[in-house]
Amino acid sequence: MYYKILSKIPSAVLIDSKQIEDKIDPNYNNALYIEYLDNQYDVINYSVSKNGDIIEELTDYTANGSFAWLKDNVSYSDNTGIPFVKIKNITDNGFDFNDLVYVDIDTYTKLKKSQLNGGELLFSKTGSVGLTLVVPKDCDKMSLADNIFKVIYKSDIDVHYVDAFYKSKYGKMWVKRLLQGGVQPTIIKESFRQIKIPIPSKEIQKYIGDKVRKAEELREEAKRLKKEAEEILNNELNKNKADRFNIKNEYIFINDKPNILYVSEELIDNTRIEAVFYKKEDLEIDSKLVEYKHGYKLLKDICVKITDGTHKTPTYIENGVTFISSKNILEDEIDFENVKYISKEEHKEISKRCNVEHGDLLFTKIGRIGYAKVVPDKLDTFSIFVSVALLKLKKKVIDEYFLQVFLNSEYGKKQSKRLSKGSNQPDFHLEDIGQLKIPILPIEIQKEIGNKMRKVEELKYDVRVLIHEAKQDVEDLIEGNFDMSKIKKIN
DNA sequence: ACCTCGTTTTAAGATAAAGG
DNA sequence: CCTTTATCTTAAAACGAGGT
Repeated sequence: MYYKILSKIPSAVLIDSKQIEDKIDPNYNNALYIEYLDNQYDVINYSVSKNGDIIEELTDYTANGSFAWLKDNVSYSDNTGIPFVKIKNITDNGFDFNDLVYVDIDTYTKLKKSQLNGGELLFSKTGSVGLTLVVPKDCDKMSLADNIFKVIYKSDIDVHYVDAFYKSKYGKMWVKRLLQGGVQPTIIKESFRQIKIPIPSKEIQKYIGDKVRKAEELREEAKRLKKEAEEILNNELNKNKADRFNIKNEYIFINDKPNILYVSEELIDNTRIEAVFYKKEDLEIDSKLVEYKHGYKLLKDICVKITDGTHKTPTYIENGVTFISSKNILEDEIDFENVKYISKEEHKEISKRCNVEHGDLLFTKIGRIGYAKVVPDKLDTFSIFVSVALLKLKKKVIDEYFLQVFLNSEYGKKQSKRLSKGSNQPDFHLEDIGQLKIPILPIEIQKEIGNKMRKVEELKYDVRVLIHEAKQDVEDLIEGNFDMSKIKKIN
């Protein structure tokens, strides 16, 4: 094999013409890939297999039949039946079933190539290519949608180890190397089979695979705790109703879709006369809070300060102080990976009006609305964009983690959606944010809920560490830095 | 009739930023 | 303060062609 790297960035490589068989692909022969995926691989101490050689079965949705056949035989159903797993349901944090489509049982049976029974590796192949997830062993029946590979590995391969490989920088690099497609990236089966995976001993595979399995367990536990926290909140609000005392909230419900109801004149807020402001589900939540035994307070009254991030687009720089926007505030988590950076001076300027401190609450207000997250301890200072609000709380009245749970719950989310404005891009104005109704639960119950969320945060941290370690282990294997004594310690 | 492998088109969603 | 526009990303649908 002859090649000569003329330049790394931009990549310019001389290649032997024999290496270019049927397609001329400068991407495949990028200097970076030659360096890391060819040269680096040559010195790996473990055996290396082609993905295609360790796969028992590689299939997908379209393998079930022709398009005409699929059209005739696939029927979706609203919210019952068998979950139909699409790419958006696959995340780095396991399945996300918030937005789920179902197929009926008959369809599930007919789509036999894409049935899921646990233990399969899923691999997204279009769009955001290379998201992976191992289907948990004891899962319910599910059916796999298009644009995702269903991969069953041979029995002597630890599938969770392979998952860690795909999550590592080498797995990601292989995918990038083999991608194709003009409008949007895609990887075809033939290319997928070409990925080279180092296959170490069973013990090492298990050692790394166990970390991924452990992470999966902890994730489940975190989910369970979050659910418990929400249940406590639910119970509390449902159980402790005061007598109905606020006539202003009266309405007569007529029909759901379309939304028809009569509301009392007093109920109509003179700034909001649009019909969607008076939906039954929203009014129900409102009255639940109004009638809550221990009462509610407006958010503005339990905050020392409500403000938002800078309104001016800052000058981004390569390295500096972290700068985040609403897209970084995830469900009970802050994404510090896809961030921008600003200069210290600019950060200082922004902080004059909006200084983010531990224990404050970040709250998304443009685009994705209503996601709340406490700023955890042990975190470097950072600045926020206009799309994120900053709530500084009266700590004696409200537990910050309880408030996070409440705002992210159905009660919070629905209120946020209702109170925000803007047709295309929803915008939650600061003064409207202040109007959110927060039930003031007895402080012990607030703490109970808040502490569960604190535990969730710890678990999520542990999950991140485990996945990071698993990825690092794979990278160490490839780079020849894997410390074998780690394995011996366990045995 | 069924199966496999693949490409192309459509459209939704997120965000930045300008406009009124 | 609110709406409109632009741009980018990418999920998902739609589809073609050939083989057994």
